[in-house]
Amino acid sequence: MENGLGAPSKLATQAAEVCLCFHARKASRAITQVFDRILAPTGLKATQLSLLMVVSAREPMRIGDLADALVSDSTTVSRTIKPLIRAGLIQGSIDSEDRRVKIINLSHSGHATLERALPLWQEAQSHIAKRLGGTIVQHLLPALESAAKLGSTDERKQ
Amino acid sequence: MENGLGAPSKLATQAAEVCLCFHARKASRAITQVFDRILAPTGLKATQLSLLMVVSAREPMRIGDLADALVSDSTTVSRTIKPLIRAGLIQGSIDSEDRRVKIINLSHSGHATLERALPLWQEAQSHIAKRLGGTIVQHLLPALESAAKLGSTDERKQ
DNA sequence: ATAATATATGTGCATATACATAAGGTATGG
DNA sequence: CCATACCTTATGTATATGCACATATATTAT
Repeated sequence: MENGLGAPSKLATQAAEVCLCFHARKASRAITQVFDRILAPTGLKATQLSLLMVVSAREPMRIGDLADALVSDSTTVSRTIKPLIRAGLIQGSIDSEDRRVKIINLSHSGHATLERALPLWQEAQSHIAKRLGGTIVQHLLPALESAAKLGSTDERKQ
Repeated sequence: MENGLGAPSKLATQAAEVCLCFHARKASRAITQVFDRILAPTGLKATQLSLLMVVSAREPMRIGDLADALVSDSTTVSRTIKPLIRAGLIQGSIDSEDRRVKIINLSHSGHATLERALPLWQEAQSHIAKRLGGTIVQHLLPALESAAKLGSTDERKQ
């Protein structure tokens, strides 16, 4: 009653249909694919452009600040900035006040690359907004923002 | 006017605030973190449970079917099932009709593990639904479903 | 029947993600 | 002053993700 023949678990089937994690990840993959395709001429991936945008808005930042802003682990940020540092778009320097801290800034080149990428970002954003329709987008953005807060409000460490 | 001193690009700052890709990925990370934490006792990650749920609902499947269902690349699926095959939860066999095709099924153990994980899945799902509130969830799920369709409807191959 | 073409999956490479843990630096109590 | 606890970032390991390309198989055109 399990393999090939029997009916699939009804609960499992329903779970797949409403799972918030599954749907969030699927949607996130689809949206990222569109952004990556449109951003390809810039040499940036969608994830990297997001990083540049956040740093640009809030520099100077620490690794930990960035991790909080991205709802990501600081070990992840420590690595995801590496390709951008290697590419000369981001520079990291040790804080002279507290030498544990690495201070993150955009370089000249980083600012320039960001500005050059923004028109294509706008194109991707509009492309998706048009396909989804204004109503869905207006519901989606605030809902995503609420969901992103789950990490911080949640009893993460307990 | 760019580094450390000057004001950040206003457009870049606004872009970060409304970027659908950034917010989708951030929300997806936050939700995945909650699921992963609650699912930890099962030994499954949220991504892996999703995979089991989809296969359970639609087995037997091909790699390509799975990729379509997940809005993922087939090369990605080809790899993401490997830990599950190694763990004995999924089995893949070559289709005798068309030997290019690999047929994916859940094993006994895969079905059992899935059933054992569903209560914790339910707990994670309810946990998040409660925190978000019914209104947001009711808007979020259909919006995510629309967004997931971007990949397929889009002029992906153009 | 054989060559050209199309399709399904796998590999090489690069990035993204997170947990456990280590390494280095700071702060603090004795 | 030093031992210890704490904080910040990096590393080891494992999985997730996708593009370019390779491989194997099937289909189609000549």
